[in-house]
Amino acid sequence: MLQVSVLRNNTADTKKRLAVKHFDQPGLVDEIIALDDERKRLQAEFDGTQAKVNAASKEIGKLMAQGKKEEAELIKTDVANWKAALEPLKEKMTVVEKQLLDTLVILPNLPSTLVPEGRTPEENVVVREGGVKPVLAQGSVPHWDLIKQYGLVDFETGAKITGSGFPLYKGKGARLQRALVQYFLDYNTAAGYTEYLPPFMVNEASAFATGQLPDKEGQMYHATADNFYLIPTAEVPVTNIYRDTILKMEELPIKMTAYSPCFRREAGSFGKDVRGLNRVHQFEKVEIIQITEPEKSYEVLDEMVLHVEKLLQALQLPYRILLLCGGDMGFASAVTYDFEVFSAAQERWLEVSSVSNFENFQTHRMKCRYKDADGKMQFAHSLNGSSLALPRIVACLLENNQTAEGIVLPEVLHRYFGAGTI
RNA sequence: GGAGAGUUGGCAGAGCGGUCGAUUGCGGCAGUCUUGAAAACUGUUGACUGUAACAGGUCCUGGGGUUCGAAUCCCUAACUCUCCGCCA
Repeated sequence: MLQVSVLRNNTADTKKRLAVKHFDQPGLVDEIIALDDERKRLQAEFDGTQAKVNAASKEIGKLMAQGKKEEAELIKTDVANWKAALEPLKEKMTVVEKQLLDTLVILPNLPSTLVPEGRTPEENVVVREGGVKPVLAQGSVPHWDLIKQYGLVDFETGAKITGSGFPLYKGKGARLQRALVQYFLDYNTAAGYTEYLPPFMVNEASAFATGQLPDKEGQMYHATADNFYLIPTAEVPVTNIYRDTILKMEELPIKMTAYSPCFRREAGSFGKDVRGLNRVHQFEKVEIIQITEPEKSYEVLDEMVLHVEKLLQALQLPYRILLLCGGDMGFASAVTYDFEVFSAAQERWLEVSSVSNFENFQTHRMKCRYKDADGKMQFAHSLNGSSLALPRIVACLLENNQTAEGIVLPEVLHRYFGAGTI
């Protein structure tokens, strides 16, 4: 959530930056400022009257103590009148405040100056590529065939149990999931991230704080009887650890990592986009999250990008890093780097990680602050990224490493998987 | 699922319906002392809103209510703890 003070002090610039994100209601900025003016006016009026009531109540207390009951009664009539005036004011304030918040919440985060212009994924900028695209032997097949051939995932039974898009991993397929999760977590904790295992459902306040609500209501599974949401990413519960907190400077940066299943409704696409493991409703992911001082968040962003990049290198997968253009970025993000790996049999890039700096957009919603060197309260910055989302990594590992003798796993996974090949 | 107890400032922990935004301790900050540090002593130390600056307003888990006046009384929700039951 953006701060009204920012809109007020940099109105023109704010609109310019919203335009980079292709936000099509720049008029809302002026609307918000006007609502805030109205809010202040009402508040001042309300406070003035309330002050009179408070003073009179104290006076009554004194008079009662002195036994001057009649004089006290006289003042009570005044108080009654003021209080009557207070009620409609309070009602107006509630309406204006709600309207202000409802409008403010519609504004996406402002893109950082790093963000390139553009509307579609094609306009994202390739920052760099790494790894080597393998040359597959004749007769190589996509992962959905390999999965069947080696009996790793049973989509049909998953669909019977739940519905399509809920994979049932089995045997070595299940073991590979466990191996990857464990390897990723070990890699992250070795880099100083503290491991968490969070709840997989969150309440409304948490979903609001990280920006899933109200923006992405329909994309989450909703357990209505208890009003809980199944998490679309560990980012939601883990970032919310620091909701409503005041941090000490020496506690920063906070580095956290967590494994969780991720649940996404994602209605819409069909065809080869969703074939096999390309897109599913439930998948495994390991996430990294940092909370930092504002001055250091971009340094940390680079550090996180490098961290994920090294992980892909260790897995020996061909990858590229994209800097997302304004139109393709998420609602809450100020800058986002996407990581894609090359799926050799499908001959296409698959997104496996997304590393973002949210600046204070989430922390403002969450009220996560810290005291800076001068003892001033400031909103911290939050960042997160996947390290990594499993299904597409698995798809690439299978496709890129298929041989006549089986699927050859990268060195780093051997001890986790308990074997070098599938 | 049943019964009881609790929720106060960064933490611990007081608090008669009216000078309580809240005693006190710890922690933090500043100072005295010291070559420096520790200890000791002294002072200081909540957040939000608002103002040019004062002033003013709000906040004692959330939401209602009683009252001229609520941290304090009543109702309600959430959470925590203890005991019982059930259970991987």
